[in-house]
Amino acid sequence: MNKEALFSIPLPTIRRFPAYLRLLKDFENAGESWVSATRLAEDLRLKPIQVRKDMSCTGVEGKPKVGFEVHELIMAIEHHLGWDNATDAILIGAGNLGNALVGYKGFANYGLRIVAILDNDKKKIGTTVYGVTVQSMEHLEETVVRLGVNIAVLTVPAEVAQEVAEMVVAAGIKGIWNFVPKNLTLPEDIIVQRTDLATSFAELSSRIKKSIEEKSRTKRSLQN
Amino acid sequence: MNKEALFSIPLPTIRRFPAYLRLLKDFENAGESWVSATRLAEDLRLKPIQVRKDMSCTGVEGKPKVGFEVHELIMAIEHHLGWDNATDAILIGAGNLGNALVGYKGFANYGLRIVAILDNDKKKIGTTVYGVTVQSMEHLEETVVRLGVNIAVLTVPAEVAQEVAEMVVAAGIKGIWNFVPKNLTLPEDIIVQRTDLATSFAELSSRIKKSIEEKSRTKRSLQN
DNA sequence: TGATTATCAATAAATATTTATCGTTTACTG
DNA sequence: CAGTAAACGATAAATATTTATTGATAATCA
Repeated sequence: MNKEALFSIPLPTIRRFPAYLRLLKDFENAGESWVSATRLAEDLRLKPIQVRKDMSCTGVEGKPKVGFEVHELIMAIEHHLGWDNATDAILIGAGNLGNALVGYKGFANYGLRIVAILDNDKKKIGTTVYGVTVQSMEHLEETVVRLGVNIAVLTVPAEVAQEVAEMVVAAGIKGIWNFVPKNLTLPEDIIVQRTDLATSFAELSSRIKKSIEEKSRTKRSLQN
Repeated sequence: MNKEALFSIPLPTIRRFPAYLRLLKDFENAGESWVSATRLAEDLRLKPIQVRKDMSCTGVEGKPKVGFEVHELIMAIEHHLGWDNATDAILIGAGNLGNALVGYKGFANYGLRIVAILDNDKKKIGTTVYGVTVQSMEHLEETVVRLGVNIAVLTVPAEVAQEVAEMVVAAGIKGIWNFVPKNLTLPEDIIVQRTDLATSFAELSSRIKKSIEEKSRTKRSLQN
């Protein structure tokens, strides 16, 4: 049995993987072949111990005094994320956000490729978004089967999200990256990943609010 | 002293606030004035106990048998996030993602308003994005001061992110919502919130990978 | 009006995650 | 070629977060 299945990597660690990956690739491009956890931690504003813990999840072993081999880490992290083979996906909903996502070059780094765009707006069907032609939703199932796609990116209006989600599942999709701020009710075995801008903005807002409150508290206590 | 400053709300709770808020507003629009934690949990696929814990952080008290008053919860959550007053922000970088964000209607729900767009691409300067005119970066400081803005949304290319970040800080910005996949090194008192699509996609990827592995494991054990 | 039930609040237990400690290893320096 | 310092790995402690338990309360219904 291979070691990777023996324990499951903590979610926070997985969420930090992309940041590590990007930084490691920067190092690789700069010609550095070894990097220490200390160095990674510095650049990412994390603690060295945490980076070491995270790296240990990849199975890569470091060397005292010099750290880890950059390329080895890159390979290991990409492997753990399944980013070593390109993943094809379809995108449903050629609106604002949908178009921006298709044009987002960063996806290439994660091995994600949008191979088809679907929409039910007749004005959009037939137009081209960054080289990909928008198709009618009627072609959904046929497209999924023909391209052998497992993942759908959902960027439709909230009102139709549930309905569209059920359609893509019926067409054979196994994983949905849901950008619509709406919870989907789908069969257990369908993997739904929700990305919500509001989550991140809530964090920012609360930090700003706290900082303002602290400032006014300090001011007040100075006045006493 | 008011109760809210006595303890700090856990980050995971804050990150769940927007989802609660959206759902609560749905209930409000549907004319429901009371909702139970059980009900919220069901819709969001959380456990009732967790919802109750989260709600207790807002300071709102529930009533046995009926739950919480919808409007009261909405007000409390919005207050805790500072979403009860509209927050103005400028956006730097009128690229793909930048434009999509400006057009994203959802921001209105969080009280976020993009009041100015800046870019240094001469082709973009003077054009209008969803009613907001793109200005030259030369107007940065003047704009920040004139509009009294504290927050900047950063959607510039990675190569210039650090440089631009330093510029906006120099112009007086206190909080940065960074969509660029690059860590910024800025003074301690500047609040930087990074939003990274890759983080979410990493989560999805790893879940899909795990599910595939489980399936193949099951298959194998069935063959034995 | 009293029994029943859904729900809340408070407290405690369990789990997950981060951080610290300590001993060991390896490159580098004089 | 020994001493030193940087960094690793394993283990343990601390902290944060989630989940369970228990008792109390208020609406509902017989």
